[in-house]
Amino acid sequence: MEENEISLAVIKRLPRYFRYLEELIDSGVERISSGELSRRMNVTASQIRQDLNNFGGFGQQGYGYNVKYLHSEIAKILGIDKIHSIIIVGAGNLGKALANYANFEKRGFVVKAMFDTNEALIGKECRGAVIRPMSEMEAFIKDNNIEILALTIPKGSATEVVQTAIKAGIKGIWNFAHIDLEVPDNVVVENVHLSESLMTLSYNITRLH
Amino acid sequence: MEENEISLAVIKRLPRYFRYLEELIDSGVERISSGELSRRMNVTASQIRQDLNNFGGFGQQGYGYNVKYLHSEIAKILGIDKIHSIIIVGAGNLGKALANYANFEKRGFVVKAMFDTNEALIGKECRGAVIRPMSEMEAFIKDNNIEILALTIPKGSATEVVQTAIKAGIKGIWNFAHIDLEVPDNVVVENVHLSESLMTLSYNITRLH
DNA sequence: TAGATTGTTAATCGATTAACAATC
DNA sequence: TAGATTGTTAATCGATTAACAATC
Repeated sequence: MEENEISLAVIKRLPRYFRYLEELIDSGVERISSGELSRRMNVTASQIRQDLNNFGGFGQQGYGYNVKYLHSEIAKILGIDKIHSIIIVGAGNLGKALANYANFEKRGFVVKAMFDTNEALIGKECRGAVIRPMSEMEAFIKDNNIEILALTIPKGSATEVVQTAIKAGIKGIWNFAHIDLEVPDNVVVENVHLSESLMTLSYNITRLH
Repeated sequence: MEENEISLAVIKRLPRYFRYLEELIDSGVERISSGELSRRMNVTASQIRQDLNNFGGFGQQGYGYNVKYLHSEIAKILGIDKIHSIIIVGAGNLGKALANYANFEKRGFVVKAMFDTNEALIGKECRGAVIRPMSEMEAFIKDNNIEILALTIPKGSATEVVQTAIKAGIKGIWNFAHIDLEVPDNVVVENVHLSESLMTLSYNITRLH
């Protein structure tokens, strides 16, 4: 609700804190200081305290942070204390991989349906999510209050699908297509450009060797 | 070869320049100024010129940049003017999606084999890459001069696989496992943490709505 | 030559780190 | 109370933007 004053750099670090806190919970650690966490995560203690204090004071002087409490607070900040409904557009290999990704459901991301243009795939199921024809997408988003669209189709048809989804009220797009999507201010795009990631790896290998 | 003085921020932007230049080539544009490119890409012209000048002067005063030349120079910088051999460890949905990803081959990334612990998968093929037992991985890396290991297995077994691959001389790891890998200085890790990406999306949706 | 646009230096802005008073 | 550690302000560092001289 409040204006977005918190930098992207901070937000991108939150999931990593979350992951480490989860591991701490699993290994039975009850409290942790920013100093100890900084050693484990290879970041400065200062950064951890600064990052967390963007959202409030979750620690206690002389004690540190309660692991379970901090974990649940970060979950709230990230919005993963709530259920999010997803549709996957593109039932190719990547779309199927996402649909079958058990971990997402654990985090409250539920795949409600998949969509594809390939007639041969219509009606098949992927971990409980039925593959439907593209023509049904717009109504499905409206009727089922879908928040997130995972886009795993080639860039050629991406723009049109996105326009339709926006009209239907989608809130966020998880974009795997190799294209920069143009969306209005009230729609969020998170890009996963795999080929760009691989190029970065290639660069680093090349420089180092 | 030279010391790594160029910031990660710059490097992460190179593939995006590359993508835009490719589109310009496809649409027959021969030259472009930093100003025009900045309008298309939604970044400042200053940043484009600063970024490129980290690697040399590719432009010409009063003219701008030759699109094809700049494209090929960035390819060289990224190291994608050379062939890179990859193995994929983990022949699950995500591993298969990567193997079937035609675009990679276009960029010179060739999948030489896949590896999995599941006996039932051994011997099957995925776009020309045979699925082999994990026990053969170490020798395969050595014998075939494999540079890159794409890691798509659960985090539990990731550390052991990575140790073995490093022993065999792997240069880079494209890591899809939810774990921070510890590697020596001469090995590069590029992380793709899908669940963290999805959490960032969740955060942004939550803040905006 | 005049106009355009780069390469590069200087100025600004933002993010990270250091320091320490507050306080459990 | 003494020790530990946070929350927060100040200092530093790095990245982005602006400006402009060089030059095609």
